[in-house]
Amino acid sequence: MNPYLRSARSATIAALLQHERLSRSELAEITGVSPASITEVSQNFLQQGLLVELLLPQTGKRGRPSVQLRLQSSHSYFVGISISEVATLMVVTDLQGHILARQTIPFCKTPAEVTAAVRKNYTTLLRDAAIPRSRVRGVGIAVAGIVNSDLGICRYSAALNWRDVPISELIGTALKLPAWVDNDANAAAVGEKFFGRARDYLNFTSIILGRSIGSAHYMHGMLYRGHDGGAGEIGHITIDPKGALCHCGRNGCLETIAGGFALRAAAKACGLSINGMRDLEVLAVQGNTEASRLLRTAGATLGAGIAYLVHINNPQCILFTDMEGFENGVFRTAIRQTIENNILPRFLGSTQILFMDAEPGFLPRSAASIAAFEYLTSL
Amino acid sequence: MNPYLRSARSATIAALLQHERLSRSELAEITGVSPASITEVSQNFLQQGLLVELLLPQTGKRGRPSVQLRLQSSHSYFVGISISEVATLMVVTDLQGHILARQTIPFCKTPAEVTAAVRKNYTTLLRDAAIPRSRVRGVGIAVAGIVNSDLGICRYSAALNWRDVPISELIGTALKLPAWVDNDANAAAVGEKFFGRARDYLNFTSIILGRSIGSAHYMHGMLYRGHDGGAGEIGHITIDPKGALCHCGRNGCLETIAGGFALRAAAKACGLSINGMRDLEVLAVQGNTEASRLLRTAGATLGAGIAYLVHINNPQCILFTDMEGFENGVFRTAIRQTIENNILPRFLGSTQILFMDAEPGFLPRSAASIAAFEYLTSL
DNA sequence: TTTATTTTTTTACTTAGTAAATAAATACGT
DNA sequence: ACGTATTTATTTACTAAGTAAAAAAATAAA
Repeated sequence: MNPYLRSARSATIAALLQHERLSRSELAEITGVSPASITEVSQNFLQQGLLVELLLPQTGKRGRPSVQLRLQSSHSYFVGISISEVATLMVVTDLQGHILARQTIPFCKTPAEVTAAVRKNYTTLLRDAAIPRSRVRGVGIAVAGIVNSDLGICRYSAALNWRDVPISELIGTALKLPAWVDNDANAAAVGEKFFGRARDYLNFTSIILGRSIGSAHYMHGMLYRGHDGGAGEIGHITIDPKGALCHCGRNGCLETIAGGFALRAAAKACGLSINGMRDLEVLAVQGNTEASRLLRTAGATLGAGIAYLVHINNPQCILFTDMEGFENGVFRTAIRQTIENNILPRFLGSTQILFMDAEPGFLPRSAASIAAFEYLTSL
Repeated sequence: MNPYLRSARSATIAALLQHERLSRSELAEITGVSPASITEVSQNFLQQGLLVELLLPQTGKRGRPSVQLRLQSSHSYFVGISISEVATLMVVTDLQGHILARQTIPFCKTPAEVTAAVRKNYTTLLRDAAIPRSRVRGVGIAVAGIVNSDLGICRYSAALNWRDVPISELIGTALKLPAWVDNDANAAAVGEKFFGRARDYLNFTSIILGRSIGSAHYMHGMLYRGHDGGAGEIGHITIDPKGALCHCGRNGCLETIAGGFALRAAAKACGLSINGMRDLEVLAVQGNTEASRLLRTAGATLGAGIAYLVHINNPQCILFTDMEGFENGVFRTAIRQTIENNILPRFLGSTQILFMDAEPGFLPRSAASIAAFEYLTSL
């Protein structure tokens, strides 16, 4: 089990986030906590309204019938905000990560403008979702940039042109809520762990395929930030020292070959007119060799990088989140094949590779999961 | 602090392993444990003889003088065994990782032979070190191969031609000691963390430069084994799919270019007659272009792999252990330069790169540290 | 000598859990 | 229809591991 979720209380919540509905005896079984403690803890949570008992049809089994418990989604709500150079997206979710309302705020230049816009939209958001302010437990913020999450500060964001912005305090004060901030890749990993496809994995890597390429790791069941908060910069491993200039200032970074921004530019340079990556994939299928080459090179390059990662970290799962609309096609196939061709046989069977199409609310929902994580583990 | 060292008892030991001698108030400060607990814990340990009070000259400060505490090295001894295709090395160490006696056992074919030889040499070892059997708390075993450390089994070792050998039970029974086993790279990392240069690091990677290339990570202050126990296989990342055949069955693995075995073979193929890597380095300094090229290519290739690792995991330190006698020269320089030239500026200042010459007892001492870790954290 | 200061210990209490006995609620066999 | 087996949940009595705050100990300086 996750070392951070080792208390009876947290283990109970974690188990119910994973399994939806469980009886007390199942909870004891799963968490390894004694039945006595489960009784005590669940009583407490029932009183708080965080848990509810379900009155299920009898199963026809012998013995005292078990009573199923589940989390009461309406007990707690969380605000999630993702801030990027395109727009600021804002959602409110329930305890289980369901989005109840959303707002899109056009790009704001300054932190103050973002804060003001967020404050204004918060009321609308709550009204749309029909949620009482009192049940909102916190706000999570995902920023495209380098974040010190302990201090709640965005250290640097090229996309937003921010430096040392105490965004967590700004927004926390504005909404009168506890606030946490992280970079978007970390937020995504937390979201997948709590609400998404990675709930069962103790060790996994989440890769975000967007304009750039981000990643984050769960290790020992916890988010691994690295020494400096810099873990997951796989987008900037050097593939070709003489390659194209990356916005990071170096040359030939992985994302200059496989990032959405770079692919778009490369397509344009080839005279291909595309709106999104789907178009490029369609062209490739139609036999356009340029499109095909771009996608295959991108996939093979990324796949090789992931193969390194598999050897180094041996994750149970690599979870790709596709924010660019590649969908299933040349790119994903190239990624998967390159990984499979470049890892030791012992890793072939034990490394899951999953691709997901990101829904529009993905990032802000992930941001909300940070607040959910912090709130729930503090109970 | 290390989550595994969160109890007052373990935190106390950890602090004293790091800082040698500390007063109770300093211990409270460092560990974050209340003075009351420190008193209680240290009393307990003093009774057991694990700690001793030092009567230091007065410092001339005001107030009640503090009493320094330190670990009593002679309280506990550990046996360390490293098993490879060359020889089985055996040491006994004290609580602080000092080697008190050592034995070299010629290569044994079968697990049974190893066990018998180990049993025979154990008595000699204890006599040489003048240690009472009763103070030996356990034995750690480092195996060149794939190990399931939970089960105490060597899953597979090409070098030893072993498959599913319950080596921990065999040796544990033979020596009548609690026994633990791990692969040699993991053992080395544990050794560096407990007894070596990595005591202060929560997140670091240890790279073993030997006949092959192994590595292991500490993350969140604990050894990270990966999903399958396969983390750290950096020696087998594919550098050149058309490269030389690796003993793992694939082509162009990193260690076919930068491993000691491969370098020796390559040198021979170039007509260079060398005894060890030191000779190759000397040839390079003397202007031999072949030697120079081999070492530079090897260093650059390894360095590039490490640069990937830095981006992916952002360790605080990369600790190279040189088992081949390169010492300072072309190889290390190439490694360091390639790393520095291929990582983001933000990592340049925050990633320590250390090279260490492995003394002869390095591996068995590392093995002993596994037993020390297990024993001390169980107190 | 008295007082201030610093370190350590003691006391009384809290928190978070457990094992084992007990109670509750059902199905089954006769 | 009724006792019995069975399974689930709760209660009781206890333990382990810590804490805060008061007290004690041991010194230097006034």
